[in-house]
Amino acid sequence: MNEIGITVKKEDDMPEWYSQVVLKSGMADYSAVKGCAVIRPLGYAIWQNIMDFFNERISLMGVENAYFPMFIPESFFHREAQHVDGFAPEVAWVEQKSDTNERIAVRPTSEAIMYDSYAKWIRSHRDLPLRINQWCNIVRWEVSDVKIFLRSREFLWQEGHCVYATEEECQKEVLDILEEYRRLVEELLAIPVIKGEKSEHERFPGAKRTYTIESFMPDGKALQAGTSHNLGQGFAKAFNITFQGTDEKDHHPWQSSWGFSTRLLGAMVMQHSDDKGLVLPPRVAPTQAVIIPITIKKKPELSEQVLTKAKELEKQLKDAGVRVKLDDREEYSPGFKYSDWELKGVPIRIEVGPRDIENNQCILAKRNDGEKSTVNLDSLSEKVKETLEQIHQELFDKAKKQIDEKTVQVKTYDELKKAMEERKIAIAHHCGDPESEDVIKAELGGVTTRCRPMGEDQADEGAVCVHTGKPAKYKVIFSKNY
RNA sequence: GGGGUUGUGGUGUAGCUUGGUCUAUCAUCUGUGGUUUGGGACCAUAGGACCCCAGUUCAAAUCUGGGCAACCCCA
Repeated sequence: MNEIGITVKKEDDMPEWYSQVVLKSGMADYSAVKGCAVIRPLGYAIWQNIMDFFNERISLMGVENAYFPMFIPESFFHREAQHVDGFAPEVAWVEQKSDTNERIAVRPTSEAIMYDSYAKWIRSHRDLPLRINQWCNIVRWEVSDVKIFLRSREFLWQEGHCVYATEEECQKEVLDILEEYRRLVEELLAIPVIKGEKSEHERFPGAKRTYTIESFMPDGKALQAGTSHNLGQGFAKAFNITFQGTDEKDHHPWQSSWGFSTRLLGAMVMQHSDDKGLVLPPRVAPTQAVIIPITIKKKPELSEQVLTKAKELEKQLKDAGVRVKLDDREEYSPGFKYSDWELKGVPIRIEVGPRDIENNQCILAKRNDGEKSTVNLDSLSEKVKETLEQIHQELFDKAKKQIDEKTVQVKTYDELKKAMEERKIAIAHHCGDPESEDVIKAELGGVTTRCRPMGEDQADEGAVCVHTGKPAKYKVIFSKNY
């Protein structure tokens, strides 16, 4: 086995396979600081495509981008009690004294620093709603088990922080954002998700309600792809945010916050990639198609003809809006290039050689399933665009099928235990007690309630809790998680 | 937080048990020259490594202790 490609199989050793795909495809690399990775141009280009897509969506909702400092005075954290408890263990502190003799935190999330400003900016109901998003880096000093993209000490994310006059408006947009997250992850990254509400136990520290989109990886573990929180009025009270209403009285507004991170890149890799390397969903792929010219040195005039044709096709595809690349490197054989681009995950490969030109055709190969077809050059652009959409759908359908096959309904604790040992996703009734969730987590090795699936979270009539046997309140999804 | 495994050129490795021509193996890689090119081409030639610190010893890649790092399992 050579060392350029992936040397383990996805199903044999997923952790090793994952890091090989991420490193060898050129998405990311380790750095000198534990838990902090370098996002290389390929990985960053994907992130940029995600940012572009999402920026367009939220600007339609009236959300504006801004930037707040990465340093937060310690006292700000203490204003909201649950918030400080929730994040304290993983905050990185700057021990050097600030001008006010106070320790300074590197942001693990920005509620504290942003809401201090919000308190200054919001005076009247006319200032609401206030909708701000920021793209930034975040530091959470994880102690163990760091993994590129999935759990790192520094990561990139977006965090939206909105303020509303009424609860109804706030709750509505919390759910609107959740829908935007579903759209982003399913329609851009081809990863199927389940929308749900987190239990009290799994809520964001300080939030009134937390909603999530959960994805499920091929090994049966859940991965939280994005969360949208209804913060209620707790932060407004803690940070002294008030507005004068039309009734000429002061009120505390309602707030939301919502975020997703570069973890999505990790989810994308795990969901779709294979033993040959990265498989990129076409809509985020920085390069959607690569053209490999087949040249023959002995016949320079023929090679020249092939290269000319290849350049022509490149332009044609570019004009049609396809992100295309021509690989005219002379020092590598076509076979090497095939493998190289497969490792890098490019969705479509186009081969053009002398025989093809004679017949006004080319070979089109799909990265996701290796399927090759012969395409007439006159209809190439159309065919490529069509195939990109087809690949997106195939990736999504395949992932969806995997999830459906792994999902089981369980009624007893033994069934739940067995399902978790088999790395399944279990749907069961639960009483909703936080203590019960703690016991399950301890007894079943990290198993948590992922969420109450939206629209179908109410317990059946007379159903009992899978764990405590008490009357059930909710239907919940259980699984191990990343 | 607990346990285990592993650190050798850019990358993957052999050597470590039993210390000694190790002046460190092989492949890939990088540079140069030439022949090649429809699934990771070949020849010639050059380049490049024992994680760090201390100890044992006539002698350490190899043994001991500590540190650092990576990976895996469990909480």
